Amino acid sequence: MAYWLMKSEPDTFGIDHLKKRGTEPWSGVRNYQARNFMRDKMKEGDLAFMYHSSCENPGIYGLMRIATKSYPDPTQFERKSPYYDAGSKREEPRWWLVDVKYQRHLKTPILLTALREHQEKLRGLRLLMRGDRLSVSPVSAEHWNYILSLE
DNA sequence: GCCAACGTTGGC
DNA sequence: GCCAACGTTGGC
Repeated sequence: MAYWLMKSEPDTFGIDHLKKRGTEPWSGVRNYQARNFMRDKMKEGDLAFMYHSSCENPGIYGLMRIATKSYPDPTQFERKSPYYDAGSKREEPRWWLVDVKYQRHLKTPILLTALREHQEKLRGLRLLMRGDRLSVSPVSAEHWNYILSLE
């Protein structure tokens, strides 16, 4: 089983929204590297941190389970969607996603500032690497367990 | 294939 | 709102 970190803006869709919805397609990823992780590497049953970005206290707020295999992101074909991509063909979809299922809120959020205090133990965690803005990134089992131990 | 211009992300 | 860092686009 693999572990992941997925970023979302809580004003748009955060862990509270996911709790209400139960399961939700992770739509709107329009970065090739992030897409490749979802399309090629994610497996049903994998676990992911939900990370809140672009907000007052960026950090990890909850846990999710990958609920499906990857499939084409339907929003790329919806003309009125902000994620519409005129260049993507149905026979050869450009953007892929998975469904995520709510697991739980963290007892207390693990903020970015707290993660930074553990740079040594978290060496290689993409979230902490300079300039890395990937919205979907892998987390090693060691990093996953260490981060959860900070809860 | 180079690279300047532009757009986006995301912390602060 | 600013801006650093990175990705994408498109002219040449």
